[in-house]
Amino acid sequence: MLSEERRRNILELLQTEGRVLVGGLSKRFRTSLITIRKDLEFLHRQGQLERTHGGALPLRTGALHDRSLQEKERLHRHEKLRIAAAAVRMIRPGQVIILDSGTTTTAIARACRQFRSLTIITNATNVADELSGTSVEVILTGGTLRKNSFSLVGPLAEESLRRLSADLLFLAVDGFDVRYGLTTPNLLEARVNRAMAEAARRTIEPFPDHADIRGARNHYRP
Amino acid sequence: MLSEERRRNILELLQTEGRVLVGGLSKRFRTSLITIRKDLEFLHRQGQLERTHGGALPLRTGALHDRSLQEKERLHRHEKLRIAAAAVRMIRPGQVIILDSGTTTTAIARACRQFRSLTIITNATNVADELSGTSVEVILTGGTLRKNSFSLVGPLAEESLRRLSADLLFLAVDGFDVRYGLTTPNLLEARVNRAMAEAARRTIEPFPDHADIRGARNHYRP
DNA sequence: ACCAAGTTTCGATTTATTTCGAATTAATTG
DNA sequence: CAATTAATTCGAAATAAATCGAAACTTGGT
Repeated sequence: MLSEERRRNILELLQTEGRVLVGGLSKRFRTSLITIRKDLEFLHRQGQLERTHGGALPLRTGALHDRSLQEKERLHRHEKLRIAAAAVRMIRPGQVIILDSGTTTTAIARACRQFRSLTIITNATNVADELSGTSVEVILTGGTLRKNSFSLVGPLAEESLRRLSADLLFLAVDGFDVRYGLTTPNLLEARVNRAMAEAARRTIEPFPDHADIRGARNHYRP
Repeated sequence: MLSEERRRNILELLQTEGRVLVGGLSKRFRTSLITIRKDLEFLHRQGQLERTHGGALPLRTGALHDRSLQEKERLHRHEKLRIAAAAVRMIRPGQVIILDSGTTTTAIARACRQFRSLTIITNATNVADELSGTSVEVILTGGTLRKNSFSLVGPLAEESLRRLSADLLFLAVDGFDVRYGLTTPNLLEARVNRAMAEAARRTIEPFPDHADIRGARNHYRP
């Protein structure tokens, strides 16, 4: 493994896991603690992470590194990766894909970075961020940014989807938060999802096994 | 095998494999390590890959980690903060503001986080990120995400702006990059800016002193 | 076909970088 | 303060890179 490669991987891990440990990295990359520490020191001097005793943390900037979201990212991580891999296999170069917002679709987006010719339409700003810098063409629907979320909803989002069309839609709603129940944001999100379904020739719902799909289906599924 | 041919192959391999090793390339192309190193050095000088010890990696993608952008952020930082403070003084609670994309408007957005009642319309995803988690209402225009940038452009962006109206527009174009000149993205961006100006009752152009406003005004200013 | 100028490739040597272990020093926790 | 854990330092070994002169190959002209 190249040292630069390892450093990039460390940064990526830091982004997805929220933190890294010297010991953990050492085991993962089959290298010594000293080498890992050198890497962390290097990345710290580059201003790419914050060094701590025993590991490192991401720079605390912006909502992208929000704690609760990172925890959600970790949840069922393996399953999401499995779904993402399956999703990628369904995609052909040159196609136009719609991704809704959520941690599962974020994983799908991450897996799509490799594509050379692909257009992704989404209402999730974090999905757009994941794909920035790749050769994937990203179209963001407009809309109102939901609080504590990265999704765009509202009339603007729905109307922009009416002007677009796509081959595939991945709709991976994680299920609803039972504590909050059926709130207005859910409704708005559901309307956007319906607009997405109308814009796509084919809809795929790769539900994680854990998702509470009953309530979702009964009320809002497009 | 021609050297140029080999170099193209190296780049292609790099894209598909994610990395290349000097030793591996040497075996694959039946040529010496020295020759491969020359190739990698050449391609590195062309800015086509990132050289590392023992091999090479693709250029670090992801606009978030883009070096040049971070440097741009730091550039004229003090002045931008001054502009941001001045901008905030012009804003009254409850108003609707439009911010275009750029480092100066990002600074303005950051300074707006304190507002309790404010709506900000923008075509810059990083501005949206800055304001997520605040009580500011954020409306993102739709559009195509520009490469190596955070701005949304294209018909979708323009149309969504036609459906909106605002009290103030802060248009803080940093000036054009003389190296690239008048490119299509500039044009698209200029069209969005014009749509913004039409949606706003009043336009404010807090140009940093260093901005090259002549070329901008002559060609594209709305 | 032939030659000469220029480029590409190469091997051997020197130089630099990376990685690591062991010992020392510093920090954290109870 | 003592025990534990992490960080730093130093030197050594392995690996990769740069240098340089020579050989092989292209190219363009006669």
